[in-house]
Parts: sequence; structure tokens; C-alpha cells
Amino acid sequence: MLSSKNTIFRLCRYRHCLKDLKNLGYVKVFSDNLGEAVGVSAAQVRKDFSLFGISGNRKGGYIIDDLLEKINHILGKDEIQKVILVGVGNLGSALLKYKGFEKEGIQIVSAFDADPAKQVKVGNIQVYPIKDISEFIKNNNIKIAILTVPGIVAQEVCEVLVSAGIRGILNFAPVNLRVPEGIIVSNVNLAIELENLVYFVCSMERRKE
Amino acid sequence: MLSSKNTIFRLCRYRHCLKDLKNLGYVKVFSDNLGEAVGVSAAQVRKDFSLFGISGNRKGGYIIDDLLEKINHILGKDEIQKVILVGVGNLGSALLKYKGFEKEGIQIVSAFDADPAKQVKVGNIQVYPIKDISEFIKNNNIKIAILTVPGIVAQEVCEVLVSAGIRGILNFAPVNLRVPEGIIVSNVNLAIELENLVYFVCSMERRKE
DNA sequence: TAGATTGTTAATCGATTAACAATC
DNA sequence: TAGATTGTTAATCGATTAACAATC
Repeated sequence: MLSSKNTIFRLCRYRHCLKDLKNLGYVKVFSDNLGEAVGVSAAQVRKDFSLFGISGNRKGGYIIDDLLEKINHILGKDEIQKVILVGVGNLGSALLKYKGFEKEGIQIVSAFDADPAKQVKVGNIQVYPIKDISEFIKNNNIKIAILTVPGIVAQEVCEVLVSAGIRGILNFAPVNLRVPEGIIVSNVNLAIELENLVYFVCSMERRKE
Repeated sequence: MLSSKNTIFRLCRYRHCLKDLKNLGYVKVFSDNLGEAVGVSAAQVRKDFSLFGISGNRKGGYIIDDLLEKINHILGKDEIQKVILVGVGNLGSALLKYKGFEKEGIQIVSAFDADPAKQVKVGNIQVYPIKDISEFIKNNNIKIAILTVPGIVAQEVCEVLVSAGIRGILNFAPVNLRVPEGIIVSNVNLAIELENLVYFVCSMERRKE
């Protein structure tokens, strides 16, 4: 049975938090500590752990090292995950330079763009012509792609990726990608995030009046 | 009563989709069209609309222009929303150059960074010293900030923003910001998005074996 | 022991879906 | 009219929370 997206999300967040705590020298943690740090209830923390058969000590909370090991195992952080990026515009090149992925065991191994002017090195990562993409995916057994192309071409590029063997797409293009069963798309739409925030801030302002 | 975040999210997505349809020359739309385009059920679409008292024609679906007008009114797109950005690193400067916000009636009016080397123009937007931030927020009545500073300083900067009058924060720093009641934080954590995707792709691969 | 925390069950809450009467 | 689509109610589903026995 596949766990829900939200549960895995929280598991990732617990992991980040546990790493921080470990770096600060902590050895043990209680469900209420962890919950507060991540912004969920203590019951939620224990529920999540119990779902994966992670147990602590009835009185003594959880040993951070043990917890990290178990969560790492669940999230499959044993091996480095190789991903590619397609579309080296503003956002794409910012992501290529972003240091936060490597730390989490995720490596952007190469990038692709249709524009020859962009086929240079960005950070440490080489940008290749988009026509080479299928071959690269197949030869290197890549399963995950970050899609930062313009909305108009996103569906088209998506289909190329999927037929070359990509199974998961982190999509920044503001379109609803149509994909075959079994392919996973996560959408990040920054404009909509902001619009949403605007709505809630405005409606709170209105409520005060 | 405040509607749920998910409902407003979908409302934004309907709006985007309706604009596209309008540009393509369509005049009417049915709940199942719209649902399919956005990736939700037709019942969901009708439910969302009915929640806001938006009604169509029992047989003839919805008039796109009318629908857009009503949604715009709900989401408060009458006036341009001014936001600021704090932290002009890779991601921050990419967002400053990003064209997608303006189109949605959201304008980044200025940016702030502690590093004097970054206090230049990025795109069309001037980057100011971070010490000027409180004054700017107050003088210009800014309510929303995009936070793209390093995680270590995020909480500290957040507190400055809130005490100057910011009510909503789009937070890209990988930390759980602690804010007073009534302040809204939306988190975007790209590393966690990717980790999540890795998990689900890997677990599907495993299932096939 | 007494106190504190886990692990788990049952209760609650909210969101989505199914179904269908109303009706254009 | 017959067919199609809306609007809404009830049913379902899933996720979160509350509560508490187990126990260290």
C-alpha cells in the first residue's frame, strides 16, 4: 500500500528537523518536541511513526540516530538520486545553482535547453541540446526530471520525457500535464502560491474591519 | 467564514484555465470540461462554485466571461497587489526576473539583501539594503513578502517583517517559521518536493518487481 | 513507586464523490 | 418532448485529533 503524500511529506520534514537536532548535539527527542518543530501535533508524529512500524521507548522518547536511520531507510536515501533538468530559463538556472539538493542526496546530473546560447556550463552542470535528451535518459537510466520550460511546450516535452523512461516530473510550468497511468507529476506553481496568499491576507484584513 | 486553502487553490486554477479557454475563443464551458482541464471531478467543480454562490445554466453550462468576472471578484483581483522580496540569492534573483507574476496582477515592487554587492537593479527591480526594509514596508503599506534568505537567518528576518506590518509570507527557506496568530505563511520547499517525488517513483518501481 | 510518554483505538472533522431531482 | 447538465443532498472516504491503557 502506498502511503499518502502528506505522510511522506511529514516524514521528510521530520528528517530535516532530526538532522538539525543531531547537529545541535541532541540525542533523544519526544513526539511533542518534534511535532512543535515541524508544526504538527504530537499525536500526528506518533501516528506517522506507528504507520511505518517505528517505535520509541514508552517513557524515553526516541533516539535520534535510530529514528534517522529508519526514516532514511523508508525514504530510500541509501543511494544518490540522479535527476535532470529541462528548460534553462531564469528559474531553471537558479535551480542548477541551488545547493540544497545535493545535501539531500539528490544530484542534477545534466540539463537541456533548445536554445544553443544556453548550451554552456551553469554552475557545475553542463547544458545539452534538447534533442539529445531521450538518449541521455535511456543511457543513464534517469527516472526523474525537473521541468522548467515555458507552458506552451510543456506538454510536448513531457511526452518526450515519459516515452524515454522518465517516471516522475517536478513541473514548474503552469499547465496541467496529461501523463499515462503510473507516471507521477508534482506541480509547483509559484504564481498560484502567491495568488493564494494574497487572497487569505486580503480576507483577513477585510474580517478585521 | 474562511474557505479552505484547497478550494481557493482550485479557484485560482479554474481562473487560469478559463483565461486560456477565452483566448482560444471559447464562450461557454461545462463542469466536466473544466474539471478535466484542471484535473478534478466535475462534481468538485460544481461544488466549489456553489460554495461561492456561482451558478450556471441548468443545461447550458457556464458563460466563461461571467465566470471569470465572479472568480476575479472572489479572489480580489481588482487592484494590483504589491509584494517585496527579501534575499537576492540564486532563487531570489530568478524570481525577480520571473514574468509570471505581473500577468496575475502581482508586482514585486522592490527587493532587499544584506550584501552591498547585490544592491543593484535585477531585471527592473531595485535591491535595497536590508536595514531599510521596515521603513519601506510601513511607508508603502506592503502586506506580503517573498522570503528567499538562507535558513539560518529566516526566523530573524521573519520577525522584522512581521513587526513592520507584513501579514503573509511566501517562505522558501527550509525552516518552520514561528509567527504570531493571524500571520499567514506558505512554505515552498523544493528539496522536499523532490525527495517526495523520489520516494513515490522508487516505491512504484519496487512494486513492479 | 509516581510521573511521563508512547502506541493505538475510537471519535471527530473535513473534503470528495456519488447520485439524482430539478430544469433548461 | 427527450436529452443533457446543473445544483445539492447524502454517502463515502480519509486524515487528524482526542483519549487513555500500557509501560518504562
